[in-house]
Amino acid sequence: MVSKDKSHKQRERASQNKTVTYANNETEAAAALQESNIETQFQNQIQSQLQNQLQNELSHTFENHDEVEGHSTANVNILDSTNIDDELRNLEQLDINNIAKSAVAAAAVSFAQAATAGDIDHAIEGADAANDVEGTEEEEMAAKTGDDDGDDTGIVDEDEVIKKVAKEQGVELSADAHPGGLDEKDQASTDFSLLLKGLIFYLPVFSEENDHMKAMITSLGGEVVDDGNLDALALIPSKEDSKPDLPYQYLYQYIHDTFLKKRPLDINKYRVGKSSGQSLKINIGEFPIKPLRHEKLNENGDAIDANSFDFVSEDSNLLDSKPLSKKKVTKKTNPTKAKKKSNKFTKEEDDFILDLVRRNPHLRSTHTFFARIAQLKPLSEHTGNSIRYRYRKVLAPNLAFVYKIDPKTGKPEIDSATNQPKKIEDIPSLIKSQYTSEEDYALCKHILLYKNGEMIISGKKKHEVSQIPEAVFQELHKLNPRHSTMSWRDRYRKFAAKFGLRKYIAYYEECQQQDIEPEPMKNMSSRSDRKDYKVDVFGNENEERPSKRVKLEESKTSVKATADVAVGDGKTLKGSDQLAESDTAYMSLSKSKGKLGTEAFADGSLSETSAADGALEALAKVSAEQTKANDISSNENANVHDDHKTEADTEATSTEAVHKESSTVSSKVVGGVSDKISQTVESVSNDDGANLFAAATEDEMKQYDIALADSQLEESNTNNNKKEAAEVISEHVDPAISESTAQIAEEGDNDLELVDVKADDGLMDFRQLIDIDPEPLKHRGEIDLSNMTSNIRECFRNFGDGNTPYELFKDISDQTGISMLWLNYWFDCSCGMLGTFIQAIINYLKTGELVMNNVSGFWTEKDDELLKVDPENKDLLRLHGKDSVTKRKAVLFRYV
DNA sequence: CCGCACACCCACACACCAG
DNA sequence: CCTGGTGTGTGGGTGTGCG
Repeated sequence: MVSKDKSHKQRERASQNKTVTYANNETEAAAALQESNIETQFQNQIQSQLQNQLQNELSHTFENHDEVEGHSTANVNILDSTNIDDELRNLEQLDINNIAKSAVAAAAVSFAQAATAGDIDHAIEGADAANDVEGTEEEEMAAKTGDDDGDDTGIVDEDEVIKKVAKEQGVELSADAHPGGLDEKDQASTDFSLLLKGLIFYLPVFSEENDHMKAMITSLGGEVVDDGNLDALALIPSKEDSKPDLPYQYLYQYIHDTFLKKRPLDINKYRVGKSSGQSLKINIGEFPIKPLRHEKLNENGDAIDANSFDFVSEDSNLLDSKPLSKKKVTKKTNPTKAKKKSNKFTKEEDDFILDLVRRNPHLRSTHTFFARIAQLKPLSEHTGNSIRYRYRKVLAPNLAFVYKIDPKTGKPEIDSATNQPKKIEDIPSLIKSQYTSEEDYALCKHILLYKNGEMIISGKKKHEVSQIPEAVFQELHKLNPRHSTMSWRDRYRKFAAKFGLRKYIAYYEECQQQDIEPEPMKNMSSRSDRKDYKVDVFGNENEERPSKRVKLEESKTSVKATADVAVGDGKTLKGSDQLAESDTAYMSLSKSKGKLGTEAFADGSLSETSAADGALEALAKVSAEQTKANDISSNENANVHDDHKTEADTEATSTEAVHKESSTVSSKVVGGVSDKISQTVESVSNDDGANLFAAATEDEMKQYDIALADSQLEESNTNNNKKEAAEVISEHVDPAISESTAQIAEEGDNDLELVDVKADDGLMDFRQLIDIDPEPLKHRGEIDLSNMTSNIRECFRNFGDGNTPYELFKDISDQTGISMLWLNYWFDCSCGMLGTFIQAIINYLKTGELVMNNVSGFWTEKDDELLKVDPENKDLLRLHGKDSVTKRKAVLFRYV
């Protein structure tokens, strides 16, 4: 259907029929365009995939120059693959060649811009044709619009065309004004009229200078087109105007200088910007089918009909403007046309799509490709989306083979014997490769290896220590060229580092042991961490986007706010900790749902801490609170809390109580299920994959919950009065609880800066720490304890969505001056339990003790040693509880 | 009322760039 | 140079309206 945007646009603009007819002229057009270029970065990207990260854009960038002239050499092989962009550009070029050359440069430009041209032949007829077309078509056709990105090509109607012409003429008159812009400006120029010969430019940026520029270019023998086709060099007034969505751009100065110096200059000296992946080269070749309903167009080249089905102006957007990104690129049939009854794909269309896909196998998943081919006449009745869907759902299974693409030319290779394209059944890779679990594992291993080997003690500053040189990623790339160096780096930055190297390794190995298919890291997306996705700590949901897939989570979030408050209010004393943790939890929760799932998963099954896990711990409490609150009455949160306290906790701190409670809740809910880890893993594995770690559906959530809860169950059963708590809470539990189970936090190296002092078991090394940083706080004796304590609590409270533990540490550190390393250390020792963590901080402030001895939940080095030697040590069990011991063991034993 | 065509979504692979 | 912040559009979907 017609995209609203577009039809609207169309109406607003006068008609500019920048369309191209493919119908009967396909062969010619294809032939003419045969020599297409590989110039964009996008192309390079693809190419590098195809050729093992072959070369960079530079080597290709100017191929097009040659090719510009090589058009005529195009062969007419059936397989002539051609490039949509080229084709467009070529057509325009034809226009220009035939019109602009006739000394009416301005008119030519206008013509090209407004350019209609049902088909090439007609287009070539010149300015008259242009006028004709406009006169006839535009109104009644509400034809396609031209560029709409503000460049000067957006001419639309006849009047404007005229204006434009006049304007250009005017400009010519003023050309002298330009430095060096003597008088040669115009066509009369002779000597240097070849300086820019063969070069095609376009001016994507609107500037008053444009007209002048065009005149100069023309006078120098160059050509100006209005569209950023591949062969056209983008000219921009200044560096500041550089458009990120364009391939290389060149400064106006190049023209000025050429004009001035009257000798060929190296245009590269004027190059700015980077190539971007916008102009994608698509091999289309000769159409295998005829457009079913546009026969007449073929016959008479009638521009009116042609308009609807040829490339439409969006094409130019695709090429040279950003608007594309926001607007749907979908191609639409003319809105003014009567709606056709059925738009089902015909066999021919299907074949055509398949053929195109075979010519461009690596593009078969992209939106852009389909958007572009939707502009081809045979498919013009469908949107890119639709074609894409059609391909993916229906046609893809039939894609038994694709054409072999010559990596050099990017085009199908022709079998000289048969004059047919060479087929291969090996479907090539896509442009981007998804990371597999193996790759993630390799990455983690690799980085860890590096860390273990390279860094260490020494007096290095922490931030230095944590750096991973690019060479490390280069190596990875060498080992596995499926991903570029930068991609590996990014994967590390955004996933592995966040998730935790050891954690992932452990997970992976665990899966292997259990003979389960491990999943790659997921849902660590920075997006969910971004400020704009943030939900503030006080529960005011802001613009977090209501996504259908988030429904579940969303509803929970709002409830949570209530629970949160309740928690804060209900607690006393230790309640401050509690409060902080509630906030944290809330923050956590409001994060991308998937993230919670992820960490819950990781933690639950592997018992290793991750930074965010601390928050999860708190979340657990909130969830529990919330659940309870829901069960009872939504406006009696306070009461609920009281209930909790009374029943669930007596001995433990409120924090623990709640914690316990949530575990219990989970346990209860879980009932008889009993596998834990494997169970967890399974439930995960059963997931459909895409949103594996995300809370995709309620069912999945539940499944998830159960598994997690179950693992929690075992861990918590030594701990206190779980029975009572369980009874209290019993009944139903909503999926939110699942997150509660995520709390198990232990030890993670997700913090880049802090990881480095961690020993092989993933824990901070106490002695090393003392070496590096003997005193967590320089002037501990001089502090205002209560003030600082409240500052710290404030930090916890402000620990909002999108924050990493690192940020929490940082915040605390900024507020108090306490060493980040030590904060991290205490966090480790606390197994990620925020309550214990805070306790440790405050304990240090009060007493100066670096560790808390004999405090439940706080693992000293001695404890760790003891545990290593005697995993069943009774004292430890008594002190920390089975839950904590289990988790600690996991940290100590599993992660080396 | 079902299936298809089309719209829309979103995590993230990969990249660019400023500090 | 690194490196973290961030843009972009792919890749793999899901939602929805209409015939």
